Amino acid sequence: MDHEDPKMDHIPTLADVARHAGVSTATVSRCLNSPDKVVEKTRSKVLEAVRELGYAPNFNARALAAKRTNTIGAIIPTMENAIFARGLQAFQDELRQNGVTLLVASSSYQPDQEEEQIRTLVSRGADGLLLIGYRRDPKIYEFLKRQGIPVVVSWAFDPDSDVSTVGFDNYGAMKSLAEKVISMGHRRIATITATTDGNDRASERLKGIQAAMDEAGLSKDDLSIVQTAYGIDEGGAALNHLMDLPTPPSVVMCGNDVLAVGVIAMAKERGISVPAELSVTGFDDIEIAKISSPPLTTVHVPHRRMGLEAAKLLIGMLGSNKSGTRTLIGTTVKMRESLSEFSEL
Amino acid sequence: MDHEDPKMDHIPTLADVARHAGVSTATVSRCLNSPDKVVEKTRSKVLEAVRELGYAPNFNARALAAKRTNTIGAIIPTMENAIFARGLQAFQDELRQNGVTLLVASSSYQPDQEEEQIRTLVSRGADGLLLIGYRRDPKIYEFLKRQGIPVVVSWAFDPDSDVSTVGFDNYGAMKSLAEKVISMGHRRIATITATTDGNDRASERLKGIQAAMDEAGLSKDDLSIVQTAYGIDEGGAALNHLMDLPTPPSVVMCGNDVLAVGVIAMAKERGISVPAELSVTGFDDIEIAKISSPPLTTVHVPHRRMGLEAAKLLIGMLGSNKSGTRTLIGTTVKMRESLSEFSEL
DNA sequence: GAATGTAATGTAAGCGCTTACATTGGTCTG
DNA sequence: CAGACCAATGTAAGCGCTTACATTACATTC
Repeated sequence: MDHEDPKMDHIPTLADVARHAGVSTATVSRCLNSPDKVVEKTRSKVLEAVRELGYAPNFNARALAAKRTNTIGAIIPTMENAIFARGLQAFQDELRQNGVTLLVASSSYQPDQEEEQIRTLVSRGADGLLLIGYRRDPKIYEFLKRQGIPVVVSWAFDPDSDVSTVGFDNYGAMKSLAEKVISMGHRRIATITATTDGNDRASERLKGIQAAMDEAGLSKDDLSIVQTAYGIDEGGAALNHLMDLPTPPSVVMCGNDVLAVGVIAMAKERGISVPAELSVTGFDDIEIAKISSPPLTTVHVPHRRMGLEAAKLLIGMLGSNKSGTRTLIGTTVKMRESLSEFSEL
Repeated sequence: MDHEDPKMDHIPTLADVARHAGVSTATVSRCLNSPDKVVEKTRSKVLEAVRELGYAPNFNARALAAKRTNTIGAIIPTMENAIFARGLQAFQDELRQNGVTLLVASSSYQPDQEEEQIRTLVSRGADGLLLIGYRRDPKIYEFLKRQGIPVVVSWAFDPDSDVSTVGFDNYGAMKSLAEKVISMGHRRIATITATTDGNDRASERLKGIQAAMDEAGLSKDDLSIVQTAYGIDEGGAALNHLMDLPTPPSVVMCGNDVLAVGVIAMAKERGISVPAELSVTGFDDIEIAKISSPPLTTVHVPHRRMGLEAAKLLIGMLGSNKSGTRTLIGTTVKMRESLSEFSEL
């Protein structure tokens, strides 16, 4: 026998359950959504029918009727590396605690893809959205406001924005690291960064380096900049470019740990000793930073806490449509062996 | 002015567009779904109305009415590391080419969570599913068959199963690697593996090692086994355990690259030289394998190709409900420096 | 110009659920 | 024990779409 009920030639619906249990569809619905509104005896009868028929509610029908989905969406730039993994995991864990499902989409760092993903998630009925960074077409924020969909921005912090935020100060964090680098005697500084265009995290980090140099009396021209896609191989390629310059740098400050690890790998390949001949820094403090050899000096970002706080904030915004708050997550410079005092060889 | 149409106090619907364009809802729907069924003049009128109102179709309503979503779901054991990232990316790229959206969920290697995620995805109307590995409650396969939802299993290959598959031979791949290890003189072999329980990839790999040892005339007792969760730190902890054994191993064969990298990091910490004093192998050949130091000897899995093929297969299964085929993806042993000839110190 | 065929459009019935409102039945009060 | 009240349940109207089927418009043919 293929089905419990031989009469059934389709996937069981609410109505089937109702008939089976001898109650109305409303009662079945209530059993599932607010069990306390149904007297114990009826409830157990209904749940029994649910079990017997193997009934599972149709999510789309529910969303259509109820106008909410208990789902929130997140759009991250990439799933290819671990940059967003830990934070997102914490975000998801907290959502799950609250009975909310997370839908993740990735934009490949493309604004137009991000926009498409936002529309997709919204048309799927996401009750709220987590976005990375501020910078995007204002129309998107308007669209979201019109649809009444709460948004939390993360991985960045802009004191002047009024968008709800749980993030960190990319500018300040990278500036601190750059100050450290400069204080260790480095003058020929290079940076490898993601394309800053449309990426506020990357451009803020870059500005942080420039500000530190400026305050230390260094000219901006002393900073070599390579923009590239994120990736280990890209980091290596960028290093090649830098080392072939007339005055190669004594330190390479990378926009993230992935690039930095790529730089270290390529340095090894070229026979450049890190940090004796070349210092390298990263950003994020993801897992590979610790196990890189030499271990990577980087900016530690408390991703888990950020994800957790973002989830709490967004959940709080779901019911009440009061706009949320802005929380600044602190970062710290994590000194490891890939950065050393500059020494003329 | 907040809205294009001041009369509009809600999100525009199909009916609004129809009214605005002076046509019926059916025509609007056709414009959006099969434009060639509508004459050019009408179509442009409708699309104009769509633009003016900023209309976006309600996905849930569409799914409910049309009984398909152009969405397929994938449930992977974890997003925490890059093991599944590349394959999944290729999978997604191919789906996108075909106008299909991918929904990803993760099970944290927990069968019950996987089951829950499967039900979630199904109730959301996924037209098809990508699952990792075969081993799961047969009821799940029955459930999926009853719902008429095509499934492709990946990351594994079972010649005896009739489930559609695009995967590789975990047993054979690991056996080849083990043969190589043995041929290099190693006799004191240890393995660090994921919990094999409910994880056919892990248990097949383990069996592969055992088979190679058996064929080489080694006793199974010569294999020390540590089961642990996946993770860099877990790999390190497992190594600690192994090195504190009365007869520590000369080689540690890890169930995946992540564990292996953890082992190498811990070895470094303990002052054990790799590969001079201890050889290490991985599985998967993800990015960190190359940049690990020493670079990791591992099993190369063509993840991109696997993802691509899986997508093609699943898409082919969507329309026709003919069950699919099984494709075996070849793997290769990738020799790098972390494995060397065994030498008595 | 009537008859015919076909392409374009309209009509309206659901898809499976939630929920406002109506109804019922039982308990409590005076 | 009638009346009032409240908790439990039922009724039925949508939610925003798709699509089978009915209708209309228009070009062709004789």
